[in-house]
Amino acid sequence: MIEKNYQPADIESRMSVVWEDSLAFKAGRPDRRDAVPFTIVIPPPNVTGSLHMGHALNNTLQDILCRFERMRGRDVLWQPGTDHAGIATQMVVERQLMERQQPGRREMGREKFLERVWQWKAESGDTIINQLKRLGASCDWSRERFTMDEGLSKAVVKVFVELHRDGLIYKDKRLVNWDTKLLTAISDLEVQQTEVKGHLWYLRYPIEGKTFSPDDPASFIVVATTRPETMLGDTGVAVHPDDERYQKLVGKHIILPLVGRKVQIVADDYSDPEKGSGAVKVTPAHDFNDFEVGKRHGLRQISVLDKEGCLDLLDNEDYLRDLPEGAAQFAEEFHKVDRFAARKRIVERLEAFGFVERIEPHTHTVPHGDRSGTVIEPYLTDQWYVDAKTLAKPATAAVRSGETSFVPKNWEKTYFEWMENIQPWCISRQLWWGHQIPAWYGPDGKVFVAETEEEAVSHALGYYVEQEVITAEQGREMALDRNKREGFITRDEDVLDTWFSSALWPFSTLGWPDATPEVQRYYPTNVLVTGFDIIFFWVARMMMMGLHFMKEVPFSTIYIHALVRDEKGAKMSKSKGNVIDPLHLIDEYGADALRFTLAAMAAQGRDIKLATSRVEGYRNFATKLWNACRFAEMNHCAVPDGFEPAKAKQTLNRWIAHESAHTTREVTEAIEAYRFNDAAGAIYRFVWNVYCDWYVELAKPVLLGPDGPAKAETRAMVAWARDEILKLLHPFMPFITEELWEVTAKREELLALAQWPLKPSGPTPEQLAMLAAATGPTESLVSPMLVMPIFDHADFTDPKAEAEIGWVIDLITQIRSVRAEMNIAPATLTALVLVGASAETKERAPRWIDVIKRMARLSDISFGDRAPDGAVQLLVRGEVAALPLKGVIDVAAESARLDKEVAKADADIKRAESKLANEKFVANAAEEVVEEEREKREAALARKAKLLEALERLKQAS
RNA sequence: GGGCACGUAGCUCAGCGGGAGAGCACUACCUUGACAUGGUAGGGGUCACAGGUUCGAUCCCUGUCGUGCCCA
Repeated sequence: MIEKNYQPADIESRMSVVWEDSLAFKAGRPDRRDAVPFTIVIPPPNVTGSLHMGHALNNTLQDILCRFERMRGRDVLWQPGTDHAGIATQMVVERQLMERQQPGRREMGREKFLERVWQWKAESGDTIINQLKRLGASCDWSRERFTMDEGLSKAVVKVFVELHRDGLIYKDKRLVNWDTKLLTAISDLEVQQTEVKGHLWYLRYPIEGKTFSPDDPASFIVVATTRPETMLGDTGVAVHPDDERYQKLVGKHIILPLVGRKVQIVADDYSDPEKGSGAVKVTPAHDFNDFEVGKRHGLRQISVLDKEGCLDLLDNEDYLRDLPEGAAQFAEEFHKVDRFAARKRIVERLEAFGFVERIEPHTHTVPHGDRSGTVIEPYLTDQWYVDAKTLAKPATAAVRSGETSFVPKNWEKTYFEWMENIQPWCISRQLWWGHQIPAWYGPDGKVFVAETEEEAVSHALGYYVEQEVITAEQGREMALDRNKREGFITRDEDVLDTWFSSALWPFSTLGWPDATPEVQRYYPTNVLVTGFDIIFFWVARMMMMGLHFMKEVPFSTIYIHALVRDEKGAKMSKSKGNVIDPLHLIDEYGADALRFTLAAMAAQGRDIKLATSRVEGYRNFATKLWNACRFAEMNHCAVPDGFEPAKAKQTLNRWIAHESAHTTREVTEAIEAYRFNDAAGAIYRFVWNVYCDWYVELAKPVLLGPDGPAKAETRAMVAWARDEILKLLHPFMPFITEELWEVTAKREELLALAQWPLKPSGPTPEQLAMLAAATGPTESLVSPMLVMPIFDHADFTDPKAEAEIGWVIDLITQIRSVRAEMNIAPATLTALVLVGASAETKERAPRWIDVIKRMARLSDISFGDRAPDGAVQLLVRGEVAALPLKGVIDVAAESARLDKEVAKADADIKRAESKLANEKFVANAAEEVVEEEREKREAALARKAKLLEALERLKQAS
């Protein structure tokens, strides 16, 4: 029994339990052992996170695909899990400690702190998972993974060790993006370039051997800079080799103001003669470009900042080397001054001595940390790098060859561009929460990379014995006794970038490096569904790692979906306060309504501007479906055993089967092509505008009439079409459809596992080829007949039924329209005369009298040779239908109405004739287009003739 | 500076080489036996602008203006 009112919350909580208890989403179900697998790995949400609109969209689309393929009989694995999210999680826990006024992480120590993070993960890691369940995500929850699980950690270590062994991971001292707040290096991708209004300072650098005077341009060279405080680390001044102004100065030196360091003037292309003064200061230790210039000219690298971004001058040997007397005093004065304070004070000092020529306002881009928001400092440190350039080559080739393709295609260009200009990937982070790097250092700093400490120790001892640093005897003792080697080798403190472990996600979650059956069966995965914002962070790196370690692409299709924005198109952000919480929408309208909205708006290549009014609209859609099912129930509609819709006798029933098959095709093909909006649109129209608006209405007289074969068949068909709807709609609205499936009939299985509306009759060769291409060669072992039944649409196609119902619909619609136009009250029933009806109409009409009377509010239907006097005359599919309304209608108004119709027909005739009169059109246009024009002209001419006759009669009568 | 999108009804968006569509909003009417979270009918658009290709352009090309995003 269907409840009177649709209450999403009740249904959703109940259905979640039903699915969970029945293990409906479990991969590798025994009954699907021979089915083709379909695999999607979830983009793992941050373990600390909570569901936002992006997740809702992302997971709705994945769920549509998974439910669709599951209903098509495939063995679906939707692999769920969460990401440890290094920096983000560490920040959350640290903030929590601060708020509770508990000891900070440094006070706690690494071990205690990590315990604390694990505790936090245990407490709150389920939040996001439960929220995904509320959305209806049909993941195999029994296989949930976490990037810091034992198994996944094992994969991480193995990958690190192997890449290191192959020279694809290495340690290097170079400039990194340093976050002075989080005190860690970050990768290029975690840096956000933001436009900032700053200044350009023009500084005078005195030329060596000349007496500096601000009034004597020959005594100095002017350099322009946006970061005057870094001048303390200057080790060069660069001018363009072709810049005539400075040619004489190349090779000479300047004396760095305030510092006194002797600095060479070099010629380098990097200096742009058009910009600033044409001369630039070179600070190799604090600027990426300067680093390169410095390398080319052998300039020293002097770091003048510490990890926190304060000047670091005292005891800084690099800084103090070769400085004149008195430099120490300056160093003492500025030591540990924050970089921004230092900027101000150094400029003041320079100004005091006449070293500042001028200051211009200047807008430029400044790097900021995406997590901390602080200004990123290029900083010279030792870090671990992945040779991304080498790994990128096969990853690029795989997309070029089409082994993996992006949907929509235009993202491939973005991917190529980045891959072709890829920089070494800095993977070490000075954090605690994450995978600790499996590298150990000997007493002389030599690195030993190994999967375990024992292995590293044995390598190290072997090495140092060989180097005669220790004796063989000492080596043996140290190997046997932990205490004896205490402090001999120490592990690298750093952890890996979070994205390092997520790069392995498509195979680490399946059990790799162990040779599990899951790796065998579910890799490579079929499709990755994600947002464009992580193409570089994640997609590209999965491609690299997947190809390197598995020798196969991790997925054959990458579906890139849009960003969800607010109604006005602004990015949702907490600071803007325009965040729409998907959970609130679920509470208010139901998960099904939210899901349907997102699917309906997920047009390829376009962002989603979400308006709650849309969600409300689709909630109404769910209600509509609910009530339609109630109607079917009230009328005792059920599908009898052995019912064959193709054998239906009633025109109306044949028609709905025809329409239903058409919709099945539309929905299926749209999902296959990732056109989620088209699929949603097709099922929406079918449910509301076909099934509810017409089929149910047209069926009412039969259902309410006397029992008999027609009524029995109609009852069966109402229920059959309802079931088709429930199936087609299930991927989009799983909760309400599963509920209605359950309550409307006794079912052998869950809707989630029911057969998608397809009639098995064998795939076409074309479809077989597509299947083989999409799923890879391994599956050719499986009978395609078994796994991919293809619907033969011809079974239900019935143009005759379509024409007949089309006529009924047209007739009713036109009568309604003219009644509204004439302001005839709904309570007033009118008669209808079918004038000069054809044999076909005479044959058809009796079948529809009840329906037409009811829906068009008629008192009576009759046939006649001519329209009664003073009747409104409608032209329905070439024949006149007259409503005798003498005395009710205004003859002048009716005549005007007909004139308007004639004018329309005239316009159509004119348009068609002008085209047909154009020789070039007839010569060049496709034959069917020309033919179509001819038909249009004929139809319009016939319509006009009938309308003129109608007008004539009207005149005669009045 | 380089790249990618996008400007279609009041709003949010589909569509696309052969007569402009949806949802919401709006107007009028209707509590008809599934549904007022509903029904019926209706109003509303030089498809940003200017050129070009074509028998034919909202659609393809070029440019302009405007908006957004990514990369330097």
